[in-house]
Amino acid sequence: MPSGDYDPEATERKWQERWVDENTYDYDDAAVDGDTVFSIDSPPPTVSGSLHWGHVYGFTLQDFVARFERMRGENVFFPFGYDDNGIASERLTEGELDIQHQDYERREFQQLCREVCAEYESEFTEKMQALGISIDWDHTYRTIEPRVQRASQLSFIELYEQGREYRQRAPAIWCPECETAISQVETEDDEQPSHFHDLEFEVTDSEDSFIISTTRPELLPACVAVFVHPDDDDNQHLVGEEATIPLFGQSVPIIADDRVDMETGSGIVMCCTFGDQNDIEWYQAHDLDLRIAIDESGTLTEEADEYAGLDRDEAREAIVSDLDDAGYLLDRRAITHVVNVHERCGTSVEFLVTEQWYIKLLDKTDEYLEAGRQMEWFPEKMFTRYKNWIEGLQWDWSISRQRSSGIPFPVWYCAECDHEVIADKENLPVDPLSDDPPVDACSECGHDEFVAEDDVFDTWATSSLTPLINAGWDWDAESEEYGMEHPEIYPFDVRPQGHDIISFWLFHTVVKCYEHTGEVPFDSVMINGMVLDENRVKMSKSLGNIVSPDEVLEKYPVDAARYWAAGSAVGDDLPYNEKGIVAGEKLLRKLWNASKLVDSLTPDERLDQPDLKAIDRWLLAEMDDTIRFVTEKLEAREFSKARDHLRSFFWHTFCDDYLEIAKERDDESAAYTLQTAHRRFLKLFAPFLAHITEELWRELYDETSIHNTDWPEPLGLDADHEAGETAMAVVGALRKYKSDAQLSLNAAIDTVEVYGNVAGFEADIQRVMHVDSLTMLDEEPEIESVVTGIDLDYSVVGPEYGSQVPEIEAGLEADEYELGDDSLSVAGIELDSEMFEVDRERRYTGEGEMLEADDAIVIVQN
RNA sequence: GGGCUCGUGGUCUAGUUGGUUAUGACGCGGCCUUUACAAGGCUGAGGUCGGUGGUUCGAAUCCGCCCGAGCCCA
Repeated sequence: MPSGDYDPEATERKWQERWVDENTYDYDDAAVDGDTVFSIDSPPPTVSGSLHWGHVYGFTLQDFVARFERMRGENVFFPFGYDDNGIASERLTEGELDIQHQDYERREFQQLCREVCAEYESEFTEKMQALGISIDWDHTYRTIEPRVQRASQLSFIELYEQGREYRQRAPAIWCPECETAISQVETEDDEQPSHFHDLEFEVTDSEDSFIISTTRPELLPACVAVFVHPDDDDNQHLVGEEATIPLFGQSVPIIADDRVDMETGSGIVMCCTFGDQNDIEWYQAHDLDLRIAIDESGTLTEEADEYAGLDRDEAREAIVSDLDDAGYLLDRRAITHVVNVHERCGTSVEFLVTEQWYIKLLDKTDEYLEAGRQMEWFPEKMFTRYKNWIEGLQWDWSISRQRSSGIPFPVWYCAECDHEVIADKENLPVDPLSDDPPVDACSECGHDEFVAEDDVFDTWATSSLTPLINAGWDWDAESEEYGMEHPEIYPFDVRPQGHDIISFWLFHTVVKCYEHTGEVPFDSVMINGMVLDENRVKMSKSLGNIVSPDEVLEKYPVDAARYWAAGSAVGDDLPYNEKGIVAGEKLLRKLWNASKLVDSLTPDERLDQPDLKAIDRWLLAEMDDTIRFVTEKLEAREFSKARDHLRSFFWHTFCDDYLEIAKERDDESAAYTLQTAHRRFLKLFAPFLAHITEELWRELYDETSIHNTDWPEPLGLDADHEAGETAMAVVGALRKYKSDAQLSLNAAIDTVEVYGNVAGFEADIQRVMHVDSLTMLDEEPEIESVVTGIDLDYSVVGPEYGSQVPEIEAGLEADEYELGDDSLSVAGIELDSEMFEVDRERRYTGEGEMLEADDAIVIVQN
């Protein structure tokens, strides 16, 4: 029996442990029918440290859905994945063990990663369980585990066999210090001192010359074009000519392009392969030559003639000095500018042409867009981001990464003819660095030596397979077909995720799964916003505004935080708000206390439905409306609307109105209604307040978990809603009367007369307000009414009279109107009764005091 | 710089198709010990809807521009 104050700390921990021990959220592995399975595919969180608010918020929203669908009879598949196959985990390992990945053999380093990650994973597990998320902990995966490596390599092979992958030499961002390609997200801006060099370029076969300012004269040997802005009138005459590069002598075209920054230097710019991102764009847009002057280690190549072999800094000094001697250097001045550096070592990056694997995207963007359209989006507006992303795609997807930790490409190349040798599907996963290729000799040239591909997949190439990993997608060597261990969960019912990863994670997942199965992997996508700080600014270390979930959850119940998380429109950003959590805590207290009262007013055994009194029918019928509303809003993932309506109905209608009356009664009808309503409230609150509802349910009603009970259906009782509303308004008016008269609420009132429809509620009003004598009036009491104004119904008057409305308003304002029986004459216009309402002040002229309660009139004599 | 989103009383929010006095909660003031809850109940004050210009009889709601915030992309 609930007694005393609610103790969330002990209660929440108890249920979190029991839910795990009792496998409360087990997916029924014997399930075969996709229609009764509700499957969730969450993007696995990166294993790189601690839990943040984004996790709490995102997973809590998913949990609302999981619990709601489970109670509606769905067999819920809610797995959990740990993403430990990323650069983040690699760094975590290096940091924890104070090592460098280059110093280890790949499998060795990966083993260390797994050991370090295991600790963080178990910490993550504990925290997720401490949030009460209803995950089935028997269904988990790690993105680096062999099963996932196998799926990733299978995916590569199938797409390769479909002809959707190709290998090409293309520019990549390169760190000359670490000697690896890196992704753009691994670079950062750094402000560094440098020099602008004004160099004189000669126009080929002409006396003409012009000036280019550059910070990187060492790139002159790589120069392949010179660009002028189309609006640059002063230099327009150069377009179409060729320029001769100082010292190196090659002739390059002079081209007009609006990507030139006219404000910097002379407004004329050289394009080198490659100095920056712009050079890459120009190289591709204008089909320019490729001149590689800097190699993997930042050393100049043969293209640089006599400077070959110098590193880029030495080369710069040497070239500048020679330019000066030859008279090409007109000026040299110190500046500071922002350069792209590798975030880890601070070395400025180069753009290098390397062999990379690509997945084709551009040829099928229409299909991928249509796939996105087939999913239901919560909220709908987020589809636009997906759409814009696809429509703006300009590159295929490069999936090669030159890193130590990651899933290897299952590929070898013939040492003689470079022919690609792909691993056998049944042998996956393989690591070409330590495993042998599946053939003894090249099928093309017969050569018997092979070079292992030492690149690994982009982590998104794996992360984009989570639906297939969850469904147990694999290749069956016997039937020679791809299949799934759990086909009933695919496509997934919902993909929950933040709006920050729509363009790459969601998009790549749709593409991959669509290509592998021919089906869109998700029926719906539920997008959550970002958690901001209390001032709506994002939390970041540099701003020092981070609030950790750990410290908050030490102070407040998890259910209170869940209540806060439910306070947002899906897709909107949510500010962290301690007051919102406090409000949740208050609701828990209210629910606990009301439950104690209900318990004291009802017998232990479940009652059969007796003949119900009017007020009981009314409460249960009102509750039906709430059930319909909450169900509808949860279906639409409008959590805050469901939460707020439910809270308001529970607090005000049930506790303030109904319970106050019911606690004065002692009859079967009241007891049945209290029990029924209370059971239903617990169920309706269960998806939100998972712990306290479980505690109350098991204490009061049943041995088994509330989370595995059925979601309530409307009872469909007939009730006089209007009389109930009016009766509650009468009680409210009498409370206000007592409050105004500074009477205590249980003070007696001599006589109350009511004019209005409160049929069936008379005894309830009388009892709860301690009225000695309550009588109903058949006729309106002696009332004098004074017209105080006319209210127009603009939705009727507006369309009808349009621009005449101001005249009508002016007439009413000036009291220049005539009121008929059901018409109004003003400004020469006759208005029908449905176009206006007369505002009256009613004055009671009899004995006692008149109160107005909605449509009812209440006369009090005391 | 581009795309998308958000901006409502001190704080967090409701306000689908434009219609009169803009919803609720937290906080604040006043009153009230009622058979759970004073961390409760009743009640009151507080906003003209980021700014600005427009469309309209009428705009928080539609359109333009500007400002601030968030995400992604450059």
